[in-house]
Amino acid sequence: MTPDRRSPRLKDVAEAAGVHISTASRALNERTAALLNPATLERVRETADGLGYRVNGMARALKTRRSMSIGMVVPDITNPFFPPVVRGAEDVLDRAGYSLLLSSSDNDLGRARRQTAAMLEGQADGLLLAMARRDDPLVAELRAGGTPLVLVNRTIDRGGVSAVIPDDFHGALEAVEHLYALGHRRLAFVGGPLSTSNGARRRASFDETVQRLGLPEVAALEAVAFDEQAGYAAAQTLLAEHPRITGVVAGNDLIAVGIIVAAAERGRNCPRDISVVGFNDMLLAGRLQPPLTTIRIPQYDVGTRAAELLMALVADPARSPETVLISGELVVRGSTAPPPASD
Amino acid sequence: MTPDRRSPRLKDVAEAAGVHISTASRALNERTAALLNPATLERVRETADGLGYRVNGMARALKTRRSMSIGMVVPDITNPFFPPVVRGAEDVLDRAGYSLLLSSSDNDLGRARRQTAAMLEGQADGLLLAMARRDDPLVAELRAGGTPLVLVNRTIDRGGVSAVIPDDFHGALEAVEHLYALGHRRLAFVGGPLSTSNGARRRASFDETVQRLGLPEVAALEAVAFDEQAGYAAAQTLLAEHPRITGVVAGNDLIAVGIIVAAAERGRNCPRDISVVGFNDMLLAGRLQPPLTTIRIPQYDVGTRAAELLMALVADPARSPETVLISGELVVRGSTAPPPASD
DNA sequence: TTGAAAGCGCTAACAT
DNA sequence: ATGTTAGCGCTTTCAA
Repeated sequence: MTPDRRSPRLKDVAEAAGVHISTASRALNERTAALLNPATLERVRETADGLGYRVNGMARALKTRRSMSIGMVVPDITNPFFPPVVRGAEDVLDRAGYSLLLSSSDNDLGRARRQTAAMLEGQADGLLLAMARRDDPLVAELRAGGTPLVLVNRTIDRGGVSAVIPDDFHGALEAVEHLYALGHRRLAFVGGPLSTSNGARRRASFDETVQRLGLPEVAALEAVAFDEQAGYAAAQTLLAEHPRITGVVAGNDLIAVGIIVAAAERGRNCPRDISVVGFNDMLLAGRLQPPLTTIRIPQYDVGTRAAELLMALVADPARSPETVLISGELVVRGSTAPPPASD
Repeated sequence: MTPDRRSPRLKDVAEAAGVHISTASRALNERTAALLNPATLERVRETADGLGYRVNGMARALKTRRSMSIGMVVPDITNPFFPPVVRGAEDVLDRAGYSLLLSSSDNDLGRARRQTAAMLEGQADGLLLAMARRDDPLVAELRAGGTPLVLVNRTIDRGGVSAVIPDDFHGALEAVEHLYALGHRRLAFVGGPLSTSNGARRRASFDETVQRLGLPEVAALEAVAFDEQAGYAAAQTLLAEHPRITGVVAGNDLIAVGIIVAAAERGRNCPRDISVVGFNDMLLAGRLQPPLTTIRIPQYDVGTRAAELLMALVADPARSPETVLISGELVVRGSTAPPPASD
């Protein structure tokens, strides 16, 4: 009763329009449409519309070896740093006609490996990787495989791969100098994991800057993740072991929140008793209690620049790798103030 | 100099292992592996690994008519409501072996139409749509096309399609009753666009509840979007035209933030002079100034339930549509308090 | 300007 | 338990 063939194929369009299938193919392809007689072109296009024809991307991809999709792996889309980055990438890819495959790896190498494998099986034309560790074996594997690759937010120690990352060094320096300018002399750093480039670079910058400033009493801790809970846990230790610290540079805004909460629980108010500088200027950072002083990284731009770089790499796989540093700027709000008068 | 054929094909594996291509195919497919002699199976798998073989998903999809990918369209991944929803969907799909294609539509019908078209050309096996308006023509088109479809967060007025949405009615009711219990009698609603199901349903619930409670002085406004800026703009009007209002139910948390900011600019402190209830309990809602009283919607669960429903629908396209209501609960924090004493 | 034909890499009857 | 074969729907030389 239902002679319904599923969706119309190119062949159906060709027959309905009374042309050969290859003519129909040319008509429906921007690039080759110019070769056709305008009348034929018009006729084929109308028939296609009439039939509700939709090209089968799989068949096309099989033939052209291009899926027009890009895979992106982030540690966790739920971390407020990433949505604007993803959105930036999305917008660029969308304009270039690409679709975005998204995965959260939870910083689990096995998971990331499975996810990228699935993306590559699906013939993703390139990868945006935002979860790399400094010595990430997956990045090495993928590079060896020849996949166009751009690292986002975090990079690896041994270069050789394109990356778009924040200017960690400059950011942490600004944070320290801001606290110093307010009068703080006993500073601490509660950074993210040293296994990540931004964890390590912000830490290195902190160390160097406090030394340059000749600060006598400093502490540096490593939170196990870039989230509130890890910041909270690290701050417990910090506050217990270094009670005289008055200014803290946090690995990112979420860690900063964790520090502020931990301090409050010990009766130390931010910014009255202790100042905290965040990193990133995530969404709502300025509406928090207290509004966060932080290093603003233009997250959307990180995403667009990374996608643009990847598009260039897909177009020319021989293009040599480059690292783009996105600079941040200090945004002073309510979580920093001069140290307590007794100091 | 480079006899390099690109990546190995199934045929290469078969030849290297000394079996026929179809045997190799069976060996590399969970479902058919059982048919083989264990020794052959082992041998083929090892050769495949040795060669770094990776199945070509396009070729497989072309043959099987399944791409193992799902498309998801959200209004804007940058709105803090969506990341947990996306993450929930991602986790379920990942476990089922599916990849997720993500797009932000900016509530633009044309954009959404192009994005879903691209997803469908890529042969997405189903769609998760989080941007539907109550009369969305795109949903109708897609349904007509027979695509497995699940609406997320927002649904359409005329049913016939599966959806996973918050219990808007119950949520808004709880919000009103909370303010009433605190002593507020002059209430306002600053909701999201009435063109969305959650905008309309929360509004209807507000209207009904204030009427049931016999409240004499109420106001209801429609913010043009579910964001801070729209909430701020609507609140300007509200505060100017209804200065005696003491309690406000907001369309969501971002609108609530906009209201609180607008009130502060007019010298009305929240919660001292005016109480505001949000909706969703987005990330960091409890760390804002003031911590937001809100209706908590388990966002991650919305995502998992929607993905589960879609998986069921993909497996059995004849399955009849169902709507899953996810209930919320009131979370009392600092943005609500009894009305000013002078009241 | 259009038609003919080969084949992208894989799976799934069907045959043995 | 394994081999044979016929496409899936499309693009793209090559020929006319």
